[in-house]
Amino acid sequence: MNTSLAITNRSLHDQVVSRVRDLIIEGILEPGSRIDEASLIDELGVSRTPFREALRTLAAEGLLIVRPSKGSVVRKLTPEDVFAMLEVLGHLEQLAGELACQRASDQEIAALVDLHNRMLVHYRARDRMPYYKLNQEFHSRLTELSKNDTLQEMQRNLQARLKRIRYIGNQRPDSWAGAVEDHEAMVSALKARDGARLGQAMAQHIANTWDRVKDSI
Amino acid sequence: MNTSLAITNRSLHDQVVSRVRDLIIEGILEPGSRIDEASLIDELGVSRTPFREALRTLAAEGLLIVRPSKGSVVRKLTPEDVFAMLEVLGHLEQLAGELACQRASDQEIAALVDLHNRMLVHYRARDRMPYYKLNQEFHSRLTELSKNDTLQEMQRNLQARLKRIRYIGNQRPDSWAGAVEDHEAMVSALKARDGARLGQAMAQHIANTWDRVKDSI
DNA sequence: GTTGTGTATTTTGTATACAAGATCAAAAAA
DNA sequence: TTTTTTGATCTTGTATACAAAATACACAAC
Repeated sequence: MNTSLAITNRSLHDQVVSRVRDLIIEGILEPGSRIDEASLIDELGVSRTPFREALRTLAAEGLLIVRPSKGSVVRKLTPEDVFAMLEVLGHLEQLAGELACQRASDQEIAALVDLHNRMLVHYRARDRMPYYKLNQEFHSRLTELSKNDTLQEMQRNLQARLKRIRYIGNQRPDSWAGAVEDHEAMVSALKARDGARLGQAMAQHIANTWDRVKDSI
Repeated sequence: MNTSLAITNRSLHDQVVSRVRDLIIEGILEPGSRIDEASLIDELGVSRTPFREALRTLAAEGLLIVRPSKGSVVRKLTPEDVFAMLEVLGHLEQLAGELACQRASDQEIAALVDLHNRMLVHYRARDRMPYYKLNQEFHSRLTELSKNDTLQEMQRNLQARLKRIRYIGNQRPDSWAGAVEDHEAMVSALKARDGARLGQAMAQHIANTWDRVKDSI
């Protein structure tokens, strides 16, 4: 757990990766659009080498596609892609829920319940953005409680790829209410350490997510 | 299904990636050892730029780790790492099995059964290497039948990371017999299109894999 | 008006050069 | 003898230059 005494000696590569990743997730670089190396390099103030290495990393993460000799494009997700990702993410989070019930400490669970309560406050105030951010964190933290690094890595990766779409999908108020209900069920199962029920609830939540987002892709 | 009319215009990058990936999987580059850029570049006959880009790709795949300013090392898997990966892989293949039963055509299933029968021939002849190769193919092909690209991608990735270890793990004859039994159960469930049973069988198979390999890490 | 061809321009792919950081070893001090 | 320091050497990180491929466009032929 290295907390941040760490000197911010992040390599240029890492900085470029997370910067460009954010540009993609936030939609500033639009899906399907070609990446203009020259102008981005210029804007970021780095040279081509670290930039291109960053592109390779992001390509491996599935956020963009490098077409040899034809430049890189921001990956555009088809409805089939999104469905496939949610299908996998649902099962991964189901597993995470089951494992969390076995492996998490009481404090860790309490912390997550607390996070959930803070989400409720934002929901009642209809503060979309802070709710959304806590929601991401909720899923990440719950996955952490599985104590399985590989699971975390894959969950994080899928979450990143889907981030845009899920944000768009939560625009309609009724679907937001549904998501909150799902979370209630999850927290209830987690408190009871009922792994099977939590797993089911998480899988169901992701399945519902598909219904919420499918029309906005 | 684009069969190979495709011009083999693979980029240098791709070639280097798969070459180095193989070197790692085959253990020629030993786990934990540092990667000597200069000599590898020399051996492969490429310049540093495509080589370093390849390192980034492989790092994102989890096969090696780049430590800023300290060079890259081949990732060394701890028993915990392997357990975590198998835990995830097991659940992914369980999902793959369930989906395959819903989505695969009769021909596709027949082809897989045929593959299984060829594996049995190698098993009876105790031809380890061809058996092992068909085994990898069996798992990949079954995952393909799920018709879920993301699932395939992640299964492929985990399979690559674990390739070495699984090969080592199948050294002992009794564990080999066990693996064959697992496969029998899987094929039987697949023939019956019993998704739940196939899923269970695949999860069980991976769980058994842990028992087979855990002492050789 | 459409299609084809050749050239100019842009963009990417690869190589190399230089700077900065890390490693290692030898010598000096404790 | 052990530890520390310093500098020499090797390795990596970044920038830039050149080559090769793809794209765009103008002009000619049908």
